[in-house]
This record gives sequence, structure tokens and C-alpha cells, in this order.
Amino acid sequence: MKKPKRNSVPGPSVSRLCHIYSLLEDAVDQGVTFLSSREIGEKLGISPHNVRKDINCLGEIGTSGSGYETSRLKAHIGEWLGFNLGRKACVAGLGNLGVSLLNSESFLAHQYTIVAGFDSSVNRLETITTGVPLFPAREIAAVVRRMGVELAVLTVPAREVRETAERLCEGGVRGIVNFSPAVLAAPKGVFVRNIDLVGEFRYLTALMELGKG
Amino acid sequence: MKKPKRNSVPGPSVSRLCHIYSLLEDAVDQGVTFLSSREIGEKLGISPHNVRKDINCLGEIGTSGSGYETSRLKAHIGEWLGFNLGRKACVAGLGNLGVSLLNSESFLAHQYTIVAGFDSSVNRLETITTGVPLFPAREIAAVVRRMGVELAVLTVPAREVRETAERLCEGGVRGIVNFSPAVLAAPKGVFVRNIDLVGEFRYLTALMELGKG
DNA sequence: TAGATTGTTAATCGATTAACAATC
DNA sequence: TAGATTGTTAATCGATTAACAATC
Repeated sequence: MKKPKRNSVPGPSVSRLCHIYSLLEDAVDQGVTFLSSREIGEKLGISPHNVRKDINCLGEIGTSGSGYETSRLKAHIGEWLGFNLGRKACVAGLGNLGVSLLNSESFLAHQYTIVAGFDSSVNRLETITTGVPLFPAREIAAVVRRMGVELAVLTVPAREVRETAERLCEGGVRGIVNFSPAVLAAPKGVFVRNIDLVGEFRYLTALMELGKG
Repeated sequence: MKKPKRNSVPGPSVSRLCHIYSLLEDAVDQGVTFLSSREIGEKLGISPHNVRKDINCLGEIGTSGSGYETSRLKAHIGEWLGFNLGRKACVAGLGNLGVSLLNSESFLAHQYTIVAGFDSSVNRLETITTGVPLFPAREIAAVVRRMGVELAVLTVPAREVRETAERLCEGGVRGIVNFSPAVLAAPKGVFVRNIDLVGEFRYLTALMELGKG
């Protein structure tokens, strides 16, 4: 067995391993104890070779002849990718979208807890009903640091994107999901996922137009 | 000049061309009339070679020595990728997230119009304030067909994902952005983008843990 | 043991990067 | 013209696919 290195996992593999992890969660929940690379690949639309290769980036773990033990593989991937510890997240920008994410229940079920919400309007903070503690935007850095928040969802207006992101990073946030209508360039040492609905529509439109599929 | 074919555009290029298009929109708005492949590449974090290659998938268009004329290139990419015509979209599932998207202003500015909203609860429909016409979910296929809706955002609970998607496709929708907490496999001839916030958090967590960057 | 499936090496494929002649 | 930048071909790089011996 070759000893795997943390940074030897290719980007596309990281993405697929996240999906494999989700699949394993379901499998464990449903009492499925073993899955082969072929079965995993079929459900995810990738080749069995690729599944094995991805999994092997994290070291040897399967059993020849019977496949992968779901709970063990899940724990193994979770260990490598950091899914086993609970992580704290916050929502910055409490418009309709921000508030709906604040109260979203799907996070808690998956080891992520929304521990704070921020908005630049104190008036707005007072009108929101939620179990999550809320703070004015100027306190972002301090609160984030004090609470140990690692992840943030950004749902502020375009003009506030950069400043808000800077405060979040100042407080020690290391990953940002940006739903705002402005692209956020990743500050050094921070990971950013820009999700832009117009962009998604465009991508779909382009695929439709080019007749792919 | 080689005659380009529609299906000769590689997937990664389609994605980058969408980003180039957004950049050109901004440039045109700001009165920038020419951009070189180097300038475009720098703003987007891709190599100038790659920029030229992507653009050339759609045929020759630049000017040696002075780069690309922004308005012309924008129109050219828009033509190929189908961004020049306005397109109709709908929102299916009017919880907090759905309603916030229904009233989002960023679509209209970019040739997409939300022309309908759907929810399975008639009671809920009556409580929503919006300028967009609303309909009960059972009318999805008929309304979508009648109105010529091509794109949809799916924000229903997990258990309603599949049925809702089927109705949308029945009505002729060709692209779906799925925000629901259940993966939607793309039906034949329909393009799907699954956006899963927990998945985004996981991907960021994995990058953080693997120390990429 | 026989059947099945893994881990790993080799072959293929496709995309990115580099280079440069052609062009404005 | 001289400088700059494109379009396109060639070289490199990396990921996916295939194959198969090792293993349960």
C-alpha cells in the first residue's frame, strides 16, 4: 500500500469524493452495509475505475471480492476530508434569501451549525424571528473570532460583498459560499464558491443552445 | 478560418465563455471598447492562450494587434450561446427561498424573466405578495407549455422534487436549477444544475482540510 | 475452491500551455 | 514600419479509462 499524501488528491477527485460521501450517508441510513465500486459508480454516473481511483487517493480501504463497507468508508472519507467534526457557520446579509438560509434545517443534520447571523441594518435585525443569535455587521470580525466560526454564507447586496468578506476573513473564516450578485475573488488562504443564479441560467442556456446531451 | 461546429465546444470552454460574457457585459457598461486576451485572462484567472482558444471555438473574431472589440465579442458569444434572446423562467416551490428568488431583481437585467410561480399549497399561494402570477402545482405542465417557459428553479421539499421536475419537463422546460436538498438526475434532453448548500460547505471543508490553496 | 472485486500499473484521451507565423 | 496581439499548430500535462494480477 502506498502512503497517500494530503495534497495528492486531484481537484476533480475531491469533488467526486464529496458526492460519494453523500451517497454513503444515505446507504448507512438505509442499512446498506456493503457497496462495490460498480454500484457506487452507477448511482453517481461515473466509472467504477474512477470510483476506485478516487477512493484510493485516501489509502487502501476496500475488501477484494466484497467491495467497500459503507460505514467504514464513510468514516474514512470523513476523516480525510474533515467531515467528522461539527463545524460552525454564519450567514451574513439577512434579506429574504439570508433569512431563509438561516432557518434552513438541512445543515444541522450534516454536522454544520449556523451559530450567528449578521446584517448592516439594526432595524432589520429586530424584525427577524429566529433561534439564531443576530448581530450588527460591524461586529462580524469579533463575533466570528469569539465563536470560532469557520464557514460563512454571503447574501448581501453587491456593493457590500467585498467589505463583508474582509470582515469575515479578519475574524478567521476560511470558507465562503457567495450567493451575492457580485463575484468574490478568493482572499489568500480562504476558499470561495461563487454561486450566481444568472450564471447558472446562462450555463444551462448555453448547453441548450449548443445541443449538448 | 476554420468553420466552427456547435458541438465542438468542450465543456470547460462553455463554462469559461459564460464568465467571459459576464466580464464583457461589465466592460461594455463601463465604456471599455477593447480588451486583449491577456486582460481578459487576468481578470478571470485563466491563461491568455486559453482565452483565445475558447473564443476561437466560436470562430474568428479578434483583431491582431488590438485585441477584441468588447461589444462585438459580447454579441458574438451571446449569439452562439443563446444569450441574446430573452428567456422565460419559473419558480416551483414557494417557501422562503422560492419567494426570495421570485422577487429577485437580478434576472430581468440579464434577459431572464420570471413569468410564473408554483406551489402545491393553495393556502400558501394566497399569502404571497408578488407581481408574478402564481398557480397551484398541478397546473405546472399546462401553464409552462402555454407560456413557453424554458427554465425553472426548483425549491420544493425533497419529497416533491421528482414529481415537480416531471411536470416541468412535461410542459417543455429544458433547464432546471435544483436548490432542493435532493439530487435530481437529468431527464433525457433536459439539463440540470444541482446546487446543494451542504454540498458546497462540504467541498469547502475538504479544500480546507486538504490544505489546497 | 471459484467467483467477485479490489489496488495499481499501463494506455488512452482530452484539455491546457507553449510557441510562432500571420496580421493589424 | 515597428509593436502588439491574434489564430493555430505542436508539446505538455493531467485525468480518465482499460487491463489484470493480487486478494478476499
